[in-house]
Amino acid sequence: MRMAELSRESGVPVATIKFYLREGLLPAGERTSPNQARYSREHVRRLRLIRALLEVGGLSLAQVTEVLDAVDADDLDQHKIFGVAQATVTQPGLDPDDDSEHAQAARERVHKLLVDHDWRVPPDWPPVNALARVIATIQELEPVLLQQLDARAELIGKVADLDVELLEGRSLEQQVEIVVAGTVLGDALMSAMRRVAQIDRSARKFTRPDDHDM
Amino acid sequence: MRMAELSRESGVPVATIKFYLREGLLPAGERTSPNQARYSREHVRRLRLIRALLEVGGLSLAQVTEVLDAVDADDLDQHKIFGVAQATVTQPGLDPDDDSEHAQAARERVHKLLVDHDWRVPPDWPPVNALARVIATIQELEPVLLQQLDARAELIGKVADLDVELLEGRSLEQQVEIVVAGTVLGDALMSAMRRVAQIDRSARKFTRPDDHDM
DNA sequence: CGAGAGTGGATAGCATTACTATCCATATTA
DNA sequence: TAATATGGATAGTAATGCTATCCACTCTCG
Repeated sequence: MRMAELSRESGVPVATIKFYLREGLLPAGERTSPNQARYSREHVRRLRLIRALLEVGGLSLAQVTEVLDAVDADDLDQHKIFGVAQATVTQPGLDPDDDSEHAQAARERVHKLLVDHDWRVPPDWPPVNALARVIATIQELEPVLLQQLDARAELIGKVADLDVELLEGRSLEQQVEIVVAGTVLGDALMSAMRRVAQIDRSARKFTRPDDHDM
Repeated sequence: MRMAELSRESGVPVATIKFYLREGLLPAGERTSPNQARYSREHVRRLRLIRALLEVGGLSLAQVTEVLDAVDADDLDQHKIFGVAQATVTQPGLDPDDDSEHAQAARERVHKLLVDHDWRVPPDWPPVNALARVIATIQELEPVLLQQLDARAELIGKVADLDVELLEGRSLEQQVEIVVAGTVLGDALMSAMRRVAQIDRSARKFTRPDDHDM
């Protein structure tokens, strides 16, 4: 497969493919002569992954680069699989030097959450810190959202059960690909479904029984 | 409250506040003389909302502008509340002209999802289309993620139940604020909790019983 | 074999986004 | 009254994600 076909198959402009090659997001093709190359199915797949992470997942090019490096790494073990995918996607956490009232309350709330739900994770794990930041922000903006935090955590725990269940009986490489896609596209999927479900619930709740569509 | 204090209270640099004023994200202060103004608690709150949507919610300034316009609008009714918040946050949908195999399969899958879960929503609602796009992308990248789509939809439905439950017995203005924060920060909250829960589940599943921390 | 299109590689340019900096005339404060 | 702050206008900036152009090859097709 040459450049033109790679571009057609993937839907990515030639100039952009060259840019990704320069940036190291896409591995070079197999040389057929000093300045010609041939590309494979793998290149198409990789391009599709890049576009999916960028457009659907909303990652930056820099984050995509990190994710791809993780996918290509060969020193992974079972315990690190979620970690590498999460590391690049996790939002900045709560500033550890911030000892304001809100920050401390948020840290305590997170701690309680971990204890109550028996989530055994290192207390300084970046996603834990990111969670603390989100909670701190909600706390000072719209604290009512935190009223059902435990109910939400319960549900999210079940989502995570599904997430790890998917890995059952697969090779490490497959697991990495599933976790990467599942982390980034999984967020997009859950957000999109949530919006649809909200409309349904809102319509049910606020439509009076004598309205036409009941 | 003058500019310097507003900046201190909100943590936003003076130059940035001036920029937001120019852009219309922050309403002008109350004039005390032709070229002096005084700001209120409301300005601090608005600034915090802007920063939360930008930094935690990951919205662009343009999206923040739209969201704030929706918050300020006074022609809302019960049915539109989720719609306005969602309209600005919803990702681009599946191209309606795309009749490729994947696109059609995704549309059918979404339709089935709506029917199976009795989600009564307009089939051309933007979030429905956005969902179709996410599903199409997953379909061609890592289709195994769709195996548990129904289980996930079930859980997300319960999340949406919580979302609307929060509105019970509140004024329309309060509802708008809760929906806006709940939509944007709610996504961030769920993603952050999911990451934490994943690590917990992954550790439980892949740690052998004789390992130290069991 | 040769003409025209395609290719890899290098370099430069561009549009957008979200600020940041400077200036200045007027206000406020000490 | 002198230092400082403010509102408003204008210009500049850094990062991001491409696009465009050029060039010396190389492949393809008649």
